[in-house]
Amino acid sequence: MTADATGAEPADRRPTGIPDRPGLEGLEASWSARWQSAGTYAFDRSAPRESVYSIDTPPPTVSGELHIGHVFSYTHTDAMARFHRMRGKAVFYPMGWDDNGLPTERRVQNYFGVRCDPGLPFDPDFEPPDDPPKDPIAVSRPNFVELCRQLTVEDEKAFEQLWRTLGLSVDWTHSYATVGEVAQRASQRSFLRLLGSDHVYQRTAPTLWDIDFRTAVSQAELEDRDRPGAYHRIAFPRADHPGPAVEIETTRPELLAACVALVAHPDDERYRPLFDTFVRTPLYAAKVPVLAHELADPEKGSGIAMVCTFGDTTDVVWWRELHLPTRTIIGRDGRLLPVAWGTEGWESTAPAEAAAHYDQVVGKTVKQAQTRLVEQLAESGALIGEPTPITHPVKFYERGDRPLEIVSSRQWFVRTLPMRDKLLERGEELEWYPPYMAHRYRSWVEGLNSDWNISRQRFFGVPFPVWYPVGADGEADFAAPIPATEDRLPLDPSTDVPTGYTPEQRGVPGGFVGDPDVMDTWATSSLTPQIAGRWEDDPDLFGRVFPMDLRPQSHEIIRTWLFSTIVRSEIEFGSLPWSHAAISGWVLDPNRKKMSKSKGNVVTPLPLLEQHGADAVRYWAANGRPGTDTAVDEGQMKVGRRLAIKVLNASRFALGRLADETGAIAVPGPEAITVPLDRSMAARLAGVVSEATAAFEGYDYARAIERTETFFWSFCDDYLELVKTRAYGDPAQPGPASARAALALALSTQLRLFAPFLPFVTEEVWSWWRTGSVHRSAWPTASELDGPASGADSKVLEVVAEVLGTVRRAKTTAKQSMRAGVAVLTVTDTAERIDALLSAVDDLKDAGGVAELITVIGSEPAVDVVLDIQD
RNA sequence: GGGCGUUUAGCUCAGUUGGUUAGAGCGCAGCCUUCACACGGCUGAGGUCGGAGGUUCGAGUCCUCUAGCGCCCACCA
Repeated sequence: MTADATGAEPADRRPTGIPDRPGLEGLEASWSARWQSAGTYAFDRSAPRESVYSIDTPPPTVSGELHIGHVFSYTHTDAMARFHRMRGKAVFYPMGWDDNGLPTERRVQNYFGVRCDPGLPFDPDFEPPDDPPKDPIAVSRPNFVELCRQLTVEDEKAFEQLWRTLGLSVDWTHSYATVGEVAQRASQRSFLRLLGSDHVYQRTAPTLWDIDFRTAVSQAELEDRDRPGAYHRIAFPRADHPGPAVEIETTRPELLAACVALVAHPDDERYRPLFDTFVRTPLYAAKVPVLAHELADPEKGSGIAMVCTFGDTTDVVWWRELHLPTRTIIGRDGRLLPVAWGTEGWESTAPAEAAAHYDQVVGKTVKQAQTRLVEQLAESGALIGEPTPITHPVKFYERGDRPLEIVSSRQWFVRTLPMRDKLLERGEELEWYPPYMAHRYRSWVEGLNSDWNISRQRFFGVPFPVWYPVGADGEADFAAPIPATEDRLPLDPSTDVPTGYTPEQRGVPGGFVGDPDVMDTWATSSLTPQIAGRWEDDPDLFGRVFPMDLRPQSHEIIRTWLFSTIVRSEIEFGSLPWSHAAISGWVLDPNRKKMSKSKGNVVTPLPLLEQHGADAVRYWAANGRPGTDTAVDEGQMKVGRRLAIKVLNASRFALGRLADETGAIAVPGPEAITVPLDRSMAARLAGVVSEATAAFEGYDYARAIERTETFFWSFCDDYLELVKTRAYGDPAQPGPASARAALALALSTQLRLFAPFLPFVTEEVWSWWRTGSVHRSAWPTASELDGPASGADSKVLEVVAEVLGTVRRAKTTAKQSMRAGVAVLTVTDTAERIDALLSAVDDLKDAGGVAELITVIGSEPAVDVVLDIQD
């Protein structure tokens, strides 16, 4: 047999023989340790690209709780990795940890009682106190980052342990962390190249801003949430022309002081006469123009809108396209800023009055300000009628608790908008599983409305490797960044010094300052193929694994991770980063609700693994179809456990037929399989192999396990029962020899078919009678079964199993034991089926306890069972 | 507003290009414990496939319309 040829295993992996009482307990610990020491899953980096199957493993966020959803989707990937490995590929299956970003920051702040002040210098002697102090200690960015690393190391250990228990066939020598040196170097190198090729630019512009995290966020991190609000109808008196006041409707009256214009649709007859005239804001008496713009919707509200800087993204469009001035009143903390009414930019015909009104809201939060504003408007008579309550979508940062504001800030952007058509092409080129997931990518790319903002005003992340010269006036010149050279990466500009400067020149006139921001977490995660493949650090490795074969991930991060990875690969290499994307569904709680921390319905995997065993949990996961949301179902895990136990027992039973008096197991060759029933079984098994293989090739692991499992149960129920007597016969005789050879072939084949799903139990059984690891054995092929299967009548097993089933039914109906004898069994059927039956007559008689079989050729199939009742 | 998915036995789901009496597991009921498996085995009762119409010799499986559920996208003052 060639199955073991690829298994380079140490000498201690010889067959162990059949244990007396096989069980599942302890398999995870013992086999994961042996796989580790034997290097069973080591990537063969001498393999040429065409022999490699490379996987861009999703790096899980390690600062979060372990989640059953991880187990679910990683099991899918692992099954596919194991399939390709058994098919002879050198599988590149690395593991990454996403320890970058806000979740880690928050945890570190609370855990150690620190806060990051990027203005401070690095303190090499800093040690966090044992008990976190009430007032957070300010630490430098490098110190803060060090604490983040310290904590994430612990989380990563817990994850690695979970993955080993689950049996992931990862090569642990290829691990990375998104804040690790390799990832930082790749991120910074890529950034410098984007800067050099003009794919990134820096701009001060209105930016979506989270007032709690105090950072900009990108379009990809937005989500709409329905929130209660109200339309407030407000009258703006006309300024230079007589006529009735203009009434607008707004949900954000608190932004009145930031109003810079009113805008209506150019074709709106109601407002056309007002265009290019002026009105005055209530309370503040600021003169603002009435303008025309096509984005104004005549159907909405009163058909004329108040433009503020900035209430929403439409305001930004109007502000830009109508060249409006900026009146900023919302600070980065979400509170109203002080304003000097009557000075330039804050002109008012009644500045004292304006200031008196505004003084009552300055410093308040947006919400508080709105309450007071509405009172003031009502008192002044500008509020028309009562506010009309509505529910409307409001933009939130996906991790945030309060609505986003729009503030002007300096940010780095990747030019994604000009790439849109190319990105759509790449989306077409990528093979999606399931295919309909491509729609999500397409609608996202088509809906892009801004370049990708990659800078965040946070600390724990990859810093931008640039500095800015400080002029004689002490101001940094952001227009003239000083990029680092690639040979110095990774570096932190808040502590490292640009070439040609001295540390003393930091922040002084004529000196320099470092860029204070860090990269968006996706700016690093978008490089996972480059990071895992050691782009530029190890060109030989990179050339063997990139572009990768598979990106497995879940559907909610198509617009972030999948999209951004394609962007980076397109810019850097002009190609897709991988050829296939397998999108997994979500795990829902047992009541089919989405799991979330706030609902408290998150299921943790460890107790499930301990209770049911890894193979059982994997069985549940493997039955979740690609892309389909699947509920946690302990019932399915119990079924999986039963299956694993059945594999142990059926194997023990079959192998017992192959053992001699000393317990040594002889494995007869397939050429001995000559009996029609055995050949029939082989033919059906060949069909299962073909189906499972085709399913795996189409990334449909679930179909592969389903077909294998169905065959296995009928193999146990029918075939094993039918041959167990014959297999005990004299091995020198053709009948027993055929049965034994067929059992060996069937067992070997089925163990290999199950191996990607049930790695522990299949390896355990394999070790009883085979050399090497089942996971390094060759995936079964239909041609292996050709000898016995070709020309076989596949009806034999089918007809015999049917008749045996009828016999069982008769016994059950008569409330007899399955061991009860059958005096006469009469089978009426077509000549063809009777022939098939007769070819296995002795096995049928043995399995059914049948004394006499009478066959009748007829048109109406019937089975008549006369039980041999013994008193 | 645009788009995608889904709706099959009490529950969770399969049903691949349309083809004979619609499948599985769980749950339920009954039977069977020396001789692989009680962390078991066997057997059985349960659906006419969300609704309406259409194409076809024939539709759960294709087309049209429609309803519920879930999700994605969108410049909703």
